[in-house]
Amino acid sequence: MKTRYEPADVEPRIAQAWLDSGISHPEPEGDPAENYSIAIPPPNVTGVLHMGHALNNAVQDTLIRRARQQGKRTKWILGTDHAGIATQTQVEKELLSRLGTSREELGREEFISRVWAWRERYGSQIIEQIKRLGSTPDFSDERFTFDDRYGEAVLKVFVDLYEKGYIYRDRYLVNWDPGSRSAISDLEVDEREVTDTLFYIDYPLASGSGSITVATVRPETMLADVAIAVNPDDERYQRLIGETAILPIVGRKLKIIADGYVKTDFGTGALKITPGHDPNDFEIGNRHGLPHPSVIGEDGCMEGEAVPERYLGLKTGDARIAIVAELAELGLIRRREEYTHTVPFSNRSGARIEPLISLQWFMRMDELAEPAVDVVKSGQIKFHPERWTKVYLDWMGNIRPWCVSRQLWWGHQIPVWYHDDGRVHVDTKAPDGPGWERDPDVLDTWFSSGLWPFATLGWPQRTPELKAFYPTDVLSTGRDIIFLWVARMIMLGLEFTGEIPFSDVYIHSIIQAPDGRRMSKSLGTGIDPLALIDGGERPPVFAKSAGEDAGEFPAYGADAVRWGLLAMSSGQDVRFNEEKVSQAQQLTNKLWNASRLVLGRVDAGTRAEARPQAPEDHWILARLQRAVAAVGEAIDSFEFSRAALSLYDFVYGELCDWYLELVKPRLYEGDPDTAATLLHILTETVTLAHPLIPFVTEEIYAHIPGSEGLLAGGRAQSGASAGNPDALAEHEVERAIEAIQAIRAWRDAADVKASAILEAQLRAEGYEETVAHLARLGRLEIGVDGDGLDGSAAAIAIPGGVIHVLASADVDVEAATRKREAKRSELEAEIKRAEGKLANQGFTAKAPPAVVEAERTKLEALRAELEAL
RNA sequence: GGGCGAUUAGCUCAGCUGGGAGAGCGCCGCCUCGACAAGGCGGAGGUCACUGGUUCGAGCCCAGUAUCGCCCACCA
Repeated sequence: MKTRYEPADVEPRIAQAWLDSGISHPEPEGDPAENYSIAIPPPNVTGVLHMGHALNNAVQDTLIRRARQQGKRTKWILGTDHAGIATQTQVEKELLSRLGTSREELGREEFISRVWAWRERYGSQIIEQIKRLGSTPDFSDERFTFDDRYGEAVLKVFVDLYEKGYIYRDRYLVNWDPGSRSAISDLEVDEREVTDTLFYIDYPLASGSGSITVATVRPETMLADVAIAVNPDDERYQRLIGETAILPIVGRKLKIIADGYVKTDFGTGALKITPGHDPNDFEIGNRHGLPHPSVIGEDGCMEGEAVPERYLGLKTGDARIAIVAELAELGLIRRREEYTHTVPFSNRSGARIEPLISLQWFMRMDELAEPAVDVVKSGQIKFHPERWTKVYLDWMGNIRPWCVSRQLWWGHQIPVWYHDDGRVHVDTKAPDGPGWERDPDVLDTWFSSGLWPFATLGWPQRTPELKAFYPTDVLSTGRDIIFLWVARMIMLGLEFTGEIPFSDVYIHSIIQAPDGRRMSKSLGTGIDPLALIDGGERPPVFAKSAGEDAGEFPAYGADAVRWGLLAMSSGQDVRFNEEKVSQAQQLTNKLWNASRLVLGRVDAGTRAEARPQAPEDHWILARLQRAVAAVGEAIDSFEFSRAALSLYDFVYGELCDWYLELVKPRLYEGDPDTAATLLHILTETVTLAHPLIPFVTEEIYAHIPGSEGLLAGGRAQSGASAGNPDALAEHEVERAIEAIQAIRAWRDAADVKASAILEAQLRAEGYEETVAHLARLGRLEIGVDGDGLDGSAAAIAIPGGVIHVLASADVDVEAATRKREAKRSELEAEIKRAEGKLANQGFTAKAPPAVVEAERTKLEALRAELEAL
C-alpha cells in the first residue's frame, strides 16, 4: 500500500466492480413503503456533466447508499430527457455548420432520424460521466423520455386530460419565441432590462377638435390598435370617453374607452389598445369585446390584413423605423424619450419574445393544483430546506393555464387528428380512413418529464417495478425547476396514480463560480467536475489576476469532489471553493494512511471485534457511536454539509489525531485485543464514511481481514459499539487530551526542543490510567513519588492540577515563567467572570439549575487549577 | 411592486432548539517522532453589518436601517 492515496489507481477499478456486482439493480419486489427509490432528474440526452449534476449525484448517491446500508431494497431510476428545444436547436446548429442545411430542407422525418443519430452518438456521454462520479443508479435499466413505451404514457395522459376537460385548444396570446419559432410557456421567459425609445404619438380625434396623445415603445404594433383607453377617473379625458380617434397612417376609427387598468400617472394617461400583441391589452380587449387583429407573423415580420402594403414583410425593427419616419412626416410625433423597462426574452433561444395571438393547446391547472397544494400543506410532501414550501405554495396558489404545444419537431407529437370535413380525433391511435391529418405540434418537454417518477416504472401498466418502487422517496433537484418540473410531477402524479410521486423534495445549493458569478460555459465561469476528478486545466475564473494562468487541478478523485461539494452546500447558494475539495482529498488520504497503520500491524487471522481494554478504547467507541448518530441524522434530514463535516471531525480530530496516537504502543506490542478493537473501529469507520466517500472506503474494506463482499453492497453499521459508553473513561481521556495539549503548548512557550525528554512530577488527581499517555505524547519522564519539587523549574497547569517540570538546560525558565503568569491571569479572569455570573441573583434564580450547576463546577475546577499553579 | 436569502477570522464558509465564538485555506514558530511532509505539534487573528428591544444572559429571538444576491409580478 502506497503512502499516498491515488484515487486514479483505485476508482475506475472499483466503479467497475460496483457495476458488475448488480448492487444497483434490485428485483422488483416488496412494498414501496419498505423499499427505497429515487428518480434521477433526467439530464438532457446530449448534455455534458456540470457542477450541478455532480452535486446532485453526490446527494442522491449518498441517500441511496445509506438506504442500502439500512437494508432497504433500493432503486435509483436512471434516464435521460429528450429535451425538445435544447436538443433540436443543437442539432439544427450542427446541420447548418457541417452540412449547410436546415431541418426544413431535410423534412420532418429525415430530421428526426438525424436527431436520433445524434442521440446515439452523444447520448451515452453523460451516463459514462455519472459512472465516473461513483454514482450507483440502476445502469441496467435506463430510460429515455422519448422511448416508445414512455411515449405511450405521454399520449395517454394527454388524451385523458383532454377527455376530462383539462386540455383544450384556443387562440390566445402566447409568448412567441422567434428564435426557436415556437410558443413557449411563461416559465421559459426571462425578464431583462432594456432601454427603448418611448414615442409620444398624436392620434387625431374624429371630431376634428384636436388629438389624443399615447405613449408607446412599439409604434409598429399601432397598425393593430383597436381602441384607446383612459382611466375612468382621469379628469383630463372625461369628455373624450366614448369619442372616436383616428388611427394615423391607416385611418381606422378607434373608440376611446374607459378602463381601470390604465394608470393616470404614466405616459400621457392614454393607452393604445393592441390586443393582438400585448398581454395587458389582450385582457382589456376581452373586457370590452374588442377584436384582436394581428400585424406580426410568426417569423417576426409584418403581415396581416391591417398592414399597408409598403410595410408587409418588414422585420418589426425596420417597420418601427419606417412607421416612426412616416409619423414624423405627418407631424404626429410629439416627443421621444429614453425609457428603461423590463421586457421578456426567451431563455431558450435568447430572442426577444413577440407576444402573438396563436392557436395553441393549453392545460387548465387550477383544479389539478388543489390536491397538489393539499399534500404539501398536510406534510405528505416535505421540502428541504423548508423555506421552499412557501415558494411552491405561492406559485401554486395563482397558477395559470399552461401552454403545452410547441412548434417543434423533436418531441411527442400531439395525438390529435383533423379531418377535411372538420372532425377532430383525439386518441392515442390514429383514426382509420382517408382525409385525416395529424396536428404537427409537439408537447412541451416538461409535459413528458412531469410523468417521470411513474412513467419510468412502466405506467400505465401495473408493472412489478411500479408496484415495488412507486411512490418514490426523494426528489433531489435545483430550485430553478421547482415550477417547471417538481410542481408538475406532483400534480400529474396525484392525478394519474392517485399517490404522491415522492415524499421529500430536496432543493440543493447552486454552486456559483469562485468569483460569485453564475457558473456558465459561455461566461467561461464553468468548472468541469471531471477536470477536478481526473486533473485538468483550471479555468481562468480561478486566476488571481486577469490573463494569468491558473494552472491545473490535481487529480482530486471522485470521493474528494463528492465530499467537497456536499461540504460546500448547506442549503445556501455558495461559491465553489477548491479548498473544500482539497480538504476532502486530505480526508481520504488520512483515512487511507490510518488504515495502513492498522492493517500493516494486525494478523490476517484477526477479526474485527470491540474488546476495549483502556480508557481510550471506551472513549473512541463512544465517539464513534456519536459520529454514527450525527452523520446519520444529518443525512436523514438532508443536511449534507453537516454530515460531511461530522465525519471529518471524527476521522481527523478524534480517530487519527488522538486515538491512533494513544493506542500505538499497544498496537506495536501486538496485543490481540487492541488489534481486534482497531479492526472493529476501522470497519465501522469505513462503513460510516462510505455513503460520502465510497471509493476509498471500499478499497480499504477490501483489505480488512475477514471482510466479505462489497462494502457498497449494503454492509450495515454494527450497532454494538461496545454497549453503553463508559462515561468515566471518556472523561478521563478528555482531560488527558487537554493535559497533553497544555504540556505541548507549554513546551513551545518554554522553547523546549522537541527531542528533549524532561523530568516532571504530576500533581493532579484522575490521571492514574492515562499518565503514560501524558508522558509519551508530552515527552516527559513523569515521576509520581512527590520528590524533587525543590528543583521545580516550572509548573504546567492541567485540568485538576499541575505538572512540575524539573530544572533543565533545555528549559527557558524566563519564558516558562511568562507562560505560567499568562496562564495565571487567564485563569483569574475566567474565575472572576464565573464568580460575577454566580453572584448575579437573576442568573441563579432564573437560569435552569443544570446551567447554574455547570457554572459552579467550572468555577471550582478553575480555582483548583489556579491553586495548584 | 411583492417575497425569500445573506452579512461571523485575511479568503471561503459552519455555528441545529439563546448558556463562555468554530473549520478549511492563508499567516507565524517548531518538528524527517516506526500511518500520513497533500504530514505532525503549537500559535496569532473576530465590537458576529448597524440601531434599538426582549431576557439573568443574544451571533442565535423581535422591530427597524444599510449593503449584496435570488425568485415572483401585465405599468404603455
